Amino acid sequence: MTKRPQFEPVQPVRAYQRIVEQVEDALARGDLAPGQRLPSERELVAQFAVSRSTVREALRVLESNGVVRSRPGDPNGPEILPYSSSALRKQVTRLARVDELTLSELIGFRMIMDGAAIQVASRLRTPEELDDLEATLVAMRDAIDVDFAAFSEADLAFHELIARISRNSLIQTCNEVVRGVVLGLIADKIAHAPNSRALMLESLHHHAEVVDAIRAGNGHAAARIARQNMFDYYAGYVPDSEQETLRALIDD
Amino acid sequence: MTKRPQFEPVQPVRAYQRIVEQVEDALARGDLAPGQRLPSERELVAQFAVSRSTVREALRVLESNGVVRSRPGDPNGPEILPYSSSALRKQVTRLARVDELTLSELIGFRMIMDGAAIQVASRLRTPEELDDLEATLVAMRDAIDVDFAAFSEADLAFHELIARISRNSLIQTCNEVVRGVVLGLIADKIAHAPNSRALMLESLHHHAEVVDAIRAGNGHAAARIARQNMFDYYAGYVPDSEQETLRALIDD
DNA sequence: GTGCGCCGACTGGTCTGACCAGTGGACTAG
DNA sequence: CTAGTCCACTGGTCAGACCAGTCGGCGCAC
Repeated sequence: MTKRPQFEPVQPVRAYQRIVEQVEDALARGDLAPGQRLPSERELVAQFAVSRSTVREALRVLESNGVVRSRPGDPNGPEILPYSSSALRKQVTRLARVDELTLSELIGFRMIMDGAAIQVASRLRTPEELDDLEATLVAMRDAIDVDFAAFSEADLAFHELIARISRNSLIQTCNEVVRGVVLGLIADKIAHAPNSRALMLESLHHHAEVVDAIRAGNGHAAARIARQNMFDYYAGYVPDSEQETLRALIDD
Repeated sequence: MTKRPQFEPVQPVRAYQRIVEQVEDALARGDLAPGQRLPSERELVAQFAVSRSTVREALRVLESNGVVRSRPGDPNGPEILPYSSSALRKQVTRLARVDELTLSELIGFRMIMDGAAIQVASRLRTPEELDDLEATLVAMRDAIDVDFAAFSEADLAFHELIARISRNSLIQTCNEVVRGVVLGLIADKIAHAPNSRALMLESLHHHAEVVDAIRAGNGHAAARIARQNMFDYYAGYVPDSEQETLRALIDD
């Protein structure tokens, strides 16, 4: 990454986008609060001095962002949805904008979330879930002989199961999302690495160790192995300067 | 949770929403792939047999979901954006719909993230940042004499600082976001609790312990205290049946 | 032949004005 | 006081128009 001047593509700002920003800003400032109502569309037309089409396009964006909801015929106007959304959504969208996050931040996040999920799972898992977990290991073993995509798929199933056992859908969702982003960034490199097969085998081995530790009820060890595994698996793609932060996450 | 028949509120399906679904389905099926182009708006008008306003409202939703992007004048039509799209977006949206999350999931998430941030921070913190941290403690002490809102503000500053020291903006973001949601759900109850002042003092005390542990470089202890503190602070608002999950998070 | 500039057929962004099926509050008849 | 009606208003959708931008190709000058 050289530091030569990097120019952003110039793009026009649309009217509906400026409306969205104004509403979201008002919400962030507290001028507008959940439970309140937005003026009716025709009122907004007057206030923003644009056409109703433009107002409605802005409302569609806000609606899809979980900020407001419209109901036909409701004289009170569009409803501003309970807290949740606006702030949360904005941040989460930023989450999806990968270019603002470094790879090490994403991987660190996964180490934390996955480790924690495994730790909780080792306490809460039922015997049946333990069986499921071991079945997933077998599937991973088989997938290695197919290709990296198949292995990746099986690995996803493993982590989904872990997150589900941890009884926290927020962990589950975050894990899935961030995992997808990380893989999108480096899956190609792993798949085409000369030692790709060795990497997969090693990963499988570590996963088996994790399951063993879970079976033994040793959540601490299970989480540690999982973090170490993730570090080994991904750290090579992170600049040296950022590896220290990740290393600090492995142990406790 | 009784199992009596539960009816969903019936709501009209909008035309633009059906267009969004059709496009996302096509994407999920693979009939449409990133890098491809959507037909022009006027073409879509013909295909979907709706007006251009409707097509455009659908495009705004898709655009805000990161599925497509339009560029004025581009004869190729709206662009289907790389990767990110459908699957990722769907997950992210689910994350934003807080009402599907239980309080214990949110609090558990915070215990994990905050604990991890503190652990990393205790390794990476500079002497200056340690000073900042202690300054925040003083601010929290002063805020107790004002009101709960002030205390909450100071507490936020503390956790923001921790997250910043941990050098992971993803942790920072998630912490802020989920903290806001949790507070939105129960801030009132805490503020009006009869022992509100005692709660704040106790919380302050634990924060000071955390800082001590960070100063000593004992990340493990710091994180443990922080998780315990958060459990004590919030667990009372969580149903008994879900407290076990949280308790499993405290230790390791 | 090659390069350049112009042009025109398109695009998306915005506007206007209209119609419809709903909603909910005011008003009225009992 | 209630039950029913009514009406002003809402959001959803439509048709048609204009504008500024984009891009590919045509033709001109060299």
